[in-house]
Amino acid sequence: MRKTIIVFGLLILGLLLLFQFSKYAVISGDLDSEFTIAIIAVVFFFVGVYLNKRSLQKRHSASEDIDHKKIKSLNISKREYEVLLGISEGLSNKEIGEKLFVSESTIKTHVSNLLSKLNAKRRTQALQKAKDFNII
Amino acid sequence: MRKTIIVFGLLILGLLLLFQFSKYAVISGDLDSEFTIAIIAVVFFFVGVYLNKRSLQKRHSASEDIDHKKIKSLNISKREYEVLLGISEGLSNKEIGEKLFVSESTIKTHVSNLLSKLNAKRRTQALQKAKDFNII
DNA sequence: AGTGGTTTGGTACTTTAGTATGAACTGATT
DNA sequence: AATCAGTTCATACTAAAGTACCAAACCACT
Repeated sequence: MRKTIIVFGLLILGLLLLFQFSKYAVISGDLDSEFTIAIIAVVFFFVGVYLNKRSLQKRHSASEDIDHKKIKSLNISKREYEVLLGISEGLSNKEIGEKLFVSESTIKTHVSNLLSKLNAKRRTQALQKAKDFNII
Repeated sequence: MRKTIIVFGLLILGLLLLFQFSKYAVISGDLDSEFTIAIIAVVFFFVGVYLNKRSLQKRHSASEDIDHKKIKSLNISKREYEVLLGISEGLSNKEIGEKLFVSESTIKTHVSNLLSKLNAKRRTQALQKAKDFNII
């Protein structure tokens, strides 16, 4: 946030300076008007590109980031979420158990709880719903 | 493609006209230079935004579009691909069969072939690999 | 110290997924 | 006409997934 303000401040300052400079240059005849206009055009072109990229980046990350609030509202615990990630990696219950250093039985319990919390009948359906909810 | 060329042609034409107009306006004194510069700045700002949005859209769709060549190179048939989509929707073999009006046995055959073609051990792993390959 | 939520793990069971194999039919290609 | 790839389906089997239920241990909170 602070960074954004600083960047914008410098940007506005630079543009004001550019305006004043170009006005002076045209009036005093040091530069011809076409050249000045070209500089202005190029500068604003890149300003447009930059600002647009910024806003798109924000929108992009917002649509891809994990919705932690949704996870909480679904009452999915930390461990259950780790199991969900294991499922999304295509692991079997046994493999998830080995990864998390617990037994397959434990994973089965977590999976069963996950399915009921996500209102899914299968792990593949859980994946599909989890994607819809932006929690993976 | 034709659309793009027309748009760019009109854009360049418009900019050239703007240049000529602004030069005339400044020389003849009908407009002051600040106003002209402001117009140029605004126009190029939006040109920058527009072009950037275009290029990002292309890049975006390229990363999300389905890689049909990859599907072919993996020797995945039309029917097998339909089954893969069923899996990605979280359907069971039986449900996929009902959707495609064939028996569960047929779906099992397709799934088994899919798994070997994708070098996966489970349907969830097939999903993960299919995403990596950008084929779903 | 007791409560509630989480994590762990077990047994016993049902359901679904996946493999292996064989076979018949279709449509396009040569 | 013969071949090949794709689709269909079946049987019989093994493996994995999922359910239901129970129980112990843990941690944070009041």
